[in-house]
Amino acid sequence: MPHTMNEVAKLAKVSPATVSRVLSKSPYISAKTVERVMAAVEKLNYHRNVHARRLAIGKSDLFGLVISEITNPFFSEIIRGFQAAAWDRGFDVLLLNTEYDERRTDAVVQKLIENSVRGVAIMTSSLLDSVISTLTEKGIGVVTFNPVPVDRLVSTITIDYKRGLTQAIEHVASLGHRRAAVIAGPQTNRTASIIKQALVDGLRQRGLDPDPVTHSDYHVDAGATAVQAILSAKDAPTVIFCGSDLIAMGAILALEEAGIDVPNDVSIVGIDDIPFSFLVRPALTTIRVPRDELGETSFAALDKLLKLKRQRGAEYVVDTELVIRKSTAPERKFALRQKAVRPGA
Amino acid sequence: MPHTMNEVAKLAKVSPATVSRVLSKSPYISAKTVERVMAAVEKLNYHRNVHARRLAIGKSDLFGLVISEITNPFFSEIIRGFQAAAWDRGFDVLLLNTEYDERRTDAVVQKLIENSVRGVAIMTSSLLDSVISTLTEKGIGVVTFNPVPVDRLVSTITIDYKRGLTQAIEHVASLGHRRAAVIAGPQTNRTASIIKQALVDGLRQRGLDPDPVTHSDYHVDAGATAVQAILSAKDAPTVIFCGSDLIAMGAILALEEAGIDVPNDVSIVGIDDIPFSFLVRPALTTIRVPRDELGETSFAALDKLLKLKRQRGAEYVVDTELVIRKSTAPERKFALRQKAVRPGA
DNA sequence: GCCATTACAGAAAACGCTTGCATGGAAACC
DNA sequence: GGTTTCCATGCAAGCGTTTTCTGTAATGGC
Repeated sequence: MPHTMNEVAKLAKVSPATVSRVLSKSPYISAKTVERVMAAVEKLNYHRNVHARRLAIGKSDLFGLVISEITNPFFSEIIRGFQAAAWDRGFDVLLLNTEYDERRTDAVVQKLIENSVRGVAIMTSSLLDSVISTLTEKGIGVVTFNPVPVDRLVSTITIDYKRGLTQAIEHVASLGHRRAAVIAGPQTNRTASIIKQALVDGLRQRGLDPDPVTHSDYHVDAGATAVQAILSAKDAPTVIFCGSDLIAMGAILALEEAGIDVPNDVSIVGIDDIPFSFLVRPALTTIRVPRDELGETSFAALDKLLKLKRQRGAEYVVDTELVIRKSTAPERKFALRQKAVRPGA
Repeated sequence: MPHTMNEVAKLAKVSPATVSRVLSKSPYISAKTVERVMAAVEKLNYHRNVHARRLAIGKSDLFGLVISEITNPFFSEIIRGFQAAAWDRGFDVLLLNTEYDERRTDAVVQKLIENSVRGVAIMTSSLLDSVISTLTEKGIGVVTFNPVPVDRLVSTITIDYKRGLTQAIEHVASLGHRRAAVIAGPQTNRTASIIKQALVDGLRQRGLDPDPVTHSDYHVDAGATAVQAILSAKDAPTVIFCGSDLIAMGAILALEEAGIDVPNDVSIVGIDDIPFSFLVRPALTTIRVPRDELGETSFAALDKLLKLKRQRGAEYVVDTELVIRKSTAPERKFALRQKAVRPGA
């Protein structure tokens, strides 16, 4: 149904080869020809068929972006940054989300290869390291959060939580807190483990007692559940570090529910600084990770990786920083008097 | 670099045609052959090249999804629903977001055509109606929010705000409110106008006075600005209807800033029921639009549209409903005493 | 005025896959 | 046993581009 290059060629009275050259702006074509061809293109409202194009070219103008959850605001800005960077350079992005579904991850890898993407940014830890080599073997560049060794065609981009974490610990320490609970992300998640460890070490080092240390999914209700567990033990901590803002929001919700005042009874600190963290009440004190930058850097990393002759990857680092809002306050002076927590609530 | 069907064929000692048949599960192939071919595929870790495939097939297994803003939570669930529906049926989705950028909208249409998508769901009003015919002319199915006439290859899916709006108006009326401000979405936005009109009419009909009626972008800070404008007039309304939850959140923020209590001084009602609307304080009373369903229905609509012989579109409707939370309360009994609003604040 | 460039355009061979047509053999019918 | 039917596979012609190679006309240096 759509027109083909041949028709354009016929209409412009040139060969298809010429049309192709005009359209790809190759040199050595006379102004007249360009004009004739363009007129024909306009007239027929012709658009090149990318499939044929990609087949002929041998590679696609596609980059993959793998995330785990489209509805998590953490990813949206990554997507935006990545997409913007890609579009700027004339590339398209194939967005793949696993939704934490095992079966999907296979499909995702398959799609990446089938589409002969040039490179892929894996922004989730829910993909095994083994897929990385599967991809690089096919000549596909990879940039990932995972702490894998930098290699041919693989770059890493690590979020340096150290700084933000240190600032946060310092912040709560200076508020007089002595004991801090931590609700890390899922146990299976690499990033979550790293953060947890850094947190525990950092707290100890600063003379705070990390207790209890638990895990939770990256969801609001999971955060709420985790807090309920913490509260059911007697002697609640005075501050809770949460592995993500979503968890923190769940925590605040559960605390509110239990009649516990945030931040006066218990302080909360989150991680990510998603756009909504300043909208909840109390506004969240959290560790900002620059997600737009993350997306852009990821793409830039891929771009560079593929341009290099030896294609040896590099290690990129983005920094984090504490942003103090209203969910942290000085350690409470009195024992916590909370509403009875009904087991079924 | 990657292997081709020919190599697989050679290894399995069959013709490429047979390999193709095995891979596309066409009937009439012996179990033995299937086995041999699959073994070869495994061994070479072979993946079909979609570009060649799409070229040969003549159509792609792609559906387009056009949105305006990836970071707006309103869209994330639409994306998820659409993508899930598409994947289930073995299709891929090409996600295009305009970011409200004029130049991008052209590129978007171009990409849709180039990729020979089978159908596209246009989930933004920022694309002109004219592009619809551009698309259908190429045989691409379209489903859109825009109130265009149903036609060959075009279905509409309209969000019926009526019900939710009526419930909301009834709700605030029963709380004793007499005058309601409305902050609608952008003036250029079709959906926004429709909602605004419905709101104004509905309020009048119920004996409420819609005043003032203003516009705002779909962003938190735009909502805040709009509220400041409303406040600067004397005699503030007792309830504000906002064109989206994001606007409502901005409104709450600005009100809080001005020392005005929500909901006791001023009630707020939003639209959308985005996932965060129950996290802000006070939790938002809002009109839920079922976004997951919207995504799924959009895809289903496209699928059906393309299967039909006559390809005549249909009109789908999804319903809305009020969800009452904490941002609405009875009309205030006393004059509003607000902190001075500094012009520059 | 001739040869070497250079600027431009066409012919045709890929690119990797699908599929209609053809074919050969096995099974089934009478 | 011969004819018909059905299953399984191969051949080869596309699908719509790009690109190499070749050819021709114009340009310029001598």
